[in-house]
Amino acid sequence: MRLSQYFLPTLRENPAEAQIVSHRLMLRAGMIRQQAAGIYAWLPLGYRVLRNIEHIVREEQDASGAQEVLMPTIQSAELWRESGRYDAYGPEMLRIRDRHGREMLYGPTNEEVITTIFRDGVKSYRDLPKNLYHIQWKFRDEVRPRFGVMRGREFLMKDNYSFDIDKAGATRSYNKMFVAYLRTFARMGLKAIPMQAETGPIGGDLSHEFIILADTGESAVFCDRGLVDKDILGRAIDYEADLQPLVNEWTALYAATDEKHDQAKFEAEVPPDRRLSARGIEVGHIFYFGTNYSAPMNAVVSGPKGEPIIPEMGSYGIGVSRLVGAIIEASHDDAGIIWPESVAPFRVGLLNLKPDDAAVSRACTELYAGLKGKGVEVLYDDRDLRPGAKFADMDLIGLPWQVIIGPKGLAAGKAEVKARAGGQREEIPLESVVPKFTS
RNA sequence: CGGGGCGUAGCUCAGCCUGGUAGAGCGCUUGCCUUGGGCGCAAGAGGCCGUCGGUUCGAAUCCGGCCGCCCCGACCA
Repeated sequence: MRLSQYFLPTLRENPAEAQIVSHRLMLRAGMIRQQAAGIYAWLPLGYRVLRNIEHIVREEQDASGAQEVLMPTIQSAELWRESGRYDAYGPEMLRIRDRHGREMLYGPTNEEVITTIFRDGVKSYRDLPKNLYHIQWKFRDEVRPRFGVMRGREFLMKDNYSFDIDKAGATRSYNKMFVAYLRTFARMGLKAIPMQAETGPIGGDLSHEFIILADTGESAVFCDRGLVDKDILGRAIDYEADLQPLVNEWTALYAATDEKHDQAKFEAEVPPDRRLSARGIEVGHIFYFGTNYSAPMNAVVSGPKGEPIIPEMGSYGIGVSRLVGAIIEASHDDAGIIWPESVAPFRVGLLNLKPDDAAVSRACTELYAGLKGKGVEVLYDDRDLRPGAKFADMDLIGLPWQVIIGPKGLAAGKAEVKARAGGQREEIPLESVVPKFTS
């Protein structure tokens, strides 16, 4: 993409409305614009990141055996009366009426819908287990939206729902999601640590929040440093095998949010040099909740002897739009965003420092075509601006690599390649640029 | 929902106390200049001063209602 043609309204100053760094940077980098409190429009750059995140989530869900569906944003009140939650939910739920006066709502979550879909389509224990997910916009009318997309009222979320014949099966489904989540966040360049969460009325230990570490995180977290060093992407995962040992490996070490933190236990279990107290942002939550919805909504299957079985359910969420902000919180510097390659809107930023110079522009055009031809996503800054403005914009939007072409380097047949993370620069021959990003 | 603050140009803000018909910097447009970190000079464009009403000869400015946004707290993916 040529930057001269791209819709990238960057801001030089911090908008007064934005307080935290990810919100400021997303506005300044031209990723989003606020439409109302907690409601945002996604501009091209931001939307590319959102889709990249969505893509990783989808791949890992599919790999784990979950199947994608798409449920509506608008649901009927009747459905929620069936589960008993219509009156229980409170003013967070956006309630609306259609032209016939029927009570509708903009879905804050999807347990009811999925349960009816399951109920209508699955009649036998032989059809279990099932795990269905979707990635859809949700709305919760928060009293006080803030932090940009980190805590908006409208947000994009991946949520899925597992149905199993018994608790053991539900645990297997839970473990699959546990591992899929570890992989999902790791692929985004994040250190996500599973922490025991409140389990509500069901009890037990099958509920974890996935918290990523970021200095500006909203809650304090405490954990064993060993968790941060663990690597999931290097492991071969067989989702058909017993994942319990793997899950145990991650849950054996101490990890707690401030609500559940027990300082005495922390000190007893974790050696001093491994005690990590940091700040974190919740980006995912997995939850086993048994028959809370299947029972009241009469989602029953027949067992081997014809007896009714009420499936054991679990639900699993990832805040997709929140992740965009969360990644920035975890990865930025004074100059701007530093995208991990896996989610970056473009991989390479190509800077033409002197568009007036025919030789420089020719070299840039060739590199641009060469990179694009090899499938490298490249944003080519061909605008007629001073070099300083280009550097500033490029650092702000945080593409992982900058290829800088100016008259000086070009005279020596060199391009300068700068890594946005760390800022290391190297001069390489022009003809090495394309291979560098394709080999 | 309790407490606090703010709505003036695309962005950041001044002006408001002490009413007299609107300003700065950045951004934008044009020209010159410049070309490795938001350069310089010059000339421009751009605002029903959130909205409705009141007071007044006259309201961005004073008074009231409404709307919107932000911050702290409680709450939350």
